Amino acid sequence: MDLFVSHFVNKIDKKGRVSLPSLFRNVLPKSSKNEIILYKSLKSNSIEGCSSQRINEIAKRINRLDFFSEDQDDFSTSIFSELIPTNLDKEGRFAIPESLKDYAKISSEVTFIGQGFYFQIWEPKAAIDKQKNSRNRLIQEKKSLSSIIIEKELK
Amino acid sequence: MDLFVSHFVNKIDKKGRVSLPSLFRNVLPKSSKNEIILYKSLKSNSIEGCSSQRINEIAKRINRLDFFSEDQDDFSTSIFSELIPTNLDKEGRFAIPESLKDYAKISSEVTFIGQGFYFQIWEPKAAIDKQKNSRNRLIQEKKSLSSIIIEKELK
DNA sequence: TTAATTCCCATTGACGCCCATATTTTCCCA
DNA sequence: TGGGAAAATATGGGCGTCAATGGGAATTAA
Repeated sequence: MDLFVSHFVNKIDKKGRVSLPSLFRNVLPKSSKNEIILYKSLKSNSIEGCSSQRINEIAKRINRLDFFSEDQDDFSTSIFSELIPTNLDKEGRFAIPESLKDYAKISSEVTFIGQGFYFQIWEPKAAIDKQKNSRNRLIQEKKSLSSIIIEKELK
Repeated sequence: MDLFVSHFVNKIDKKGRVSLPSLFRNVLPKSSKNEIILYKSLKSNSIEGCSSQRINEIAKRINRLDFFSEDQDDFSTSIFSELIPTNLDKEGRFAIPESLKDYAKISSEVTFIGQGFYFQIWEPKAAIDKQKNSRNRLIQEKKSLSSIIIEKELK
């Protein structure tokens, strides 16, 4: 599996370290196995993370936007300036920066949530709510969404 | 046969392992012969499973949704965070995670039910009911369903 | 020097690997 | 075609390895 999937609850130790779940470590490209990029989610009070490779890909897409537009400028400022490159230690742990902890109201434990091409870090109770709500919504709307899942099988 | 078909009842041993039926193992792609993805069914109190390949295909389609939308976020949470990648041992067995066992009210035995592109895992008694009900419904509604089947093939 | 960061080693529990057995299925041959 | 040997499957259980976590010592930064 080469996507960030599943979810895990891990502890933050006295030194402020957390293990990135083993499954998530395996998703990182071999070239940058011990670097992740963290940033505040634009969608919720959570932290998002991904490989530096993914950031490079996004950068390319942004670069295609009109070079002289202010939109492009705002866009790249808001994205790039907020990224926090972070290293894993030999055991696969990292320290969550204080500013991000505050943003996500994290104290002693975190829940890692796989989102496919990236992952999120939540305060555990908030994570449970988020998952419940998302699942309920999916069950409600599954008919309209099922085309996304089934499409290819009909071919 | 490269689809999950037929049904089987297998035991869970003291360590919590079950054999994936041999016929189902043969459906898995050679590239990921000993990995299956498990998740709670959205339709019933059962577990569903499929190959990681199938998940990758779905992931690509989800990724096409609007990048910053909360829809996309909820959708990928409900799908990706609920997936549980699981490895088969050399004998073709795997452990059913506790959370999924609880969800499907499974204790010492399970019934595997082929569903074509995926399969389901049921508590054996519930599986019998499910099969009965499904069959009765199909007989009732076969006319309306046959039109669905024929229609799609014409596309 | 103090604080923060990284390395290294230790512990514990879970999981994968290996080997064993029994029952079933497949296949071959007389 | 019936019987029996060989291969496959489901199941049991011992044991080593790895992931998550803790904490001391070394290293770097400010």
